[in-house]
Amino acid sequence: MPDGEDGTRLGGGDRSGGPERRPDPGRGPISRGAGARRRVLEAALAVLDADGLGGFTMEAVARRAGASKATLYRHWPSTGALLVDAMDATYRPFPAPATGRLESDVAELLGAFVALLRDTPFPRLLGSFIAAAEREPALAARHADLTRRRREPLVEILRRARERGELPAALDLELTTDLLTAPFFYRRLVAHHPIPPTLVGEVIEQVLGPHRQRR
Amino acid sequence: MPDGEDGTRLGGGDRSGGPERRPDPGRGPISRGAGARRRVLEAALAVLDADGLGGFTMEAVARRAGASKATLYRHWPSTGALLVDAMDATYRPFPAPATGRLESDVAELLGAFVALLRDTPFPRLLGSFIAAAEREPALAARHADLTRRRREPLVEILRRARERGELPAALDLELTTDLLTAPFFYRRLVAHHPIPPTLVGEVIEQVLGPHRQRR
DNA sequence: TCCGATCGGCACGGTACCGTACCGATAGAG
DNA sequence: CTCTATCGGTACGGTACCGTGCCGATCGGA
Repeated sequence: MPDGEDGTRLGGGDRSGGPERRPDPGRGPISRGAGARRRVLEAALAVLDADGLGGFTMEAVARRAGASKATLYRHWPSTGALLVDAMDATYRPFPAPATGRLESDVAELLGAFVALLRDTPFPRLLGSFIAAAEREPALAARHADLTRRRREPLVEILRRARERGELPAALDLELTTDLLTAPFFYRRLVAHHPIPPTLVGEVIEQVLGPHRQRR
Repeated sequence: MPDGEDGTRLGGGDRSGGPERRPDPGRGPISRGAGARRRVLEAALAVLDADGLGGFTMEAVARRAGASKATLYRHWPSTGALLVDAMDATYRPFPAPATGRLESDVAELLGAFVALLRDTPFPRLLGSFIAAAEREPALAARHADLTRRRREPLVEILRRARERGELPAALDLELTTDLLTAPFFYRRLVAHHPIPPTLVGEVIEQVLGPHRQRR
C-alpha cells in the first residue's frame, strides 16, 4: 500500500507570509504518555478540518499540537496511521432517545444528526475520511465499523418499535435505517442542497408512514 | 479557507460545444487547442483516480498528459480550477430507459448506477470531489449542478409515471429520488458495505411499493 | 504555402515536507 | 526524592512541487 506520501495543495496551507504559530496556549505545561497522544489526535482533527487532506501533514499536525515531529513518528509510522486513529477519536456515543414512541424517537435522533451535519465540523471531516478511505483499506474498514456504531441507536429504536408491533415483523431494519439516514448524507455531501427543517418529518413520513401499524 | 488566492475560475465555463471531429486525437503527434485541453483533463482524472487528491499536482498531471507545466498554467491558474473542469468532464448523459413501466425503468436506471459504483473509477473520483468540495465553494456549486443533471432521468421517469397515474399526484418526486439513490451512495462511500444484486429491487419495493397505484 | 499561435522541453530559485538523529529538560512513576 | 522514559527543540540532507521564463519546434488556419 502506498505509504503516506500525501501532500495535496488543494486546501493546502501554503502560507508564504507568517509562520502560523499556534501551540495551544491555554493548555498546561507538557503532558506525556496518553496525554500527548490525545493532544496530537485533537490537533490532527483540527488540521484536517481546517486544511483538509492537503494540509494533513506530520509537520502541520505537530505544529498545531505543539509537539515535535519526533513525538509523532514515535507513535505513528505514517500519516495514514495517524489518520486512522484520529478518525476513531471522532466517535461520540449518540444519545439514544427512549420516549417509547417510534416517530418521536426517530425524529429526535435524525434532528440531532441534521444538527451535526449543519453546525459542526463533522461533515467536513467525513469528506476527508471518505476520500482517504477510497485509497486506504484500513481506513475503509475502520470507517465501516464507526458507521455501524453510529447507526446502532437508530436500528435499536426500530427494533424496539417492531417488537412493540408498531412496525411489520418482516421489515428490513438495516435497509430502513439506510433510507432514513442516507438522504441527509446525500444532500449534504453530494447534492450540496440545503436541508430544510421540514425534511426530517418528510423523510420519516415517506419511509415509515406506509409501514406504521396500530398495535 | 486558508488558501488566500484560490483562483478557481467561476465564470470560466467555456464548455466547448465545438465539433471536435478527429478520429482519435489522443496519442497522436501533438494536439493543440481543444485537443490539448481534453488530453490534460483526461490525465487529470487519471491522476485523481490513481493517486487521489494527494497526488493531484500540476506536475503529475502534466507528466501523465505528456504536456508541459507551462501548458497547464496557460489554461488553469491553479489545481482547483483544473479540478473543477476535470469534474465537469466526468459527466456522461445517463441512458434514459423508456419502457413505459415504472418499475422496470427505475430498476434499469438504478442497475446501471450500481454498476457505475461497482465497476468504474467513478466512486473513487466522487470521493475526491466530495472532499475537495468541502473546501472549495466553486467546486461545490459545480458538483451540485452535476448531480442535478445526473438525477434528471430518474426524476423524469417518476414524473411520467405520476402523469400516467401510477404514482400519487402528491408524491414528492425530489425526495423520492433521494430515497431511491442515496442508499447506494451511502453504502459505497460511507458504510463501505457490499451492494448485493438484490438491493435495487428491495429499495424499489420499499420506496415505491407503498405508493404504487393501479390506473 | 506561409505565418502566427500554441506547444513541449528545460532550467531556475524558492518553499514545504519528509524522516532521522541528537540534545537537554521534565513529567510522572516508584 | 530519584530516576528514567518521554517529551520539545533543533538541525540536517533529500525529495517533490511551485510558478515563471525562455527557447525552438510545429501545428493549423488563412
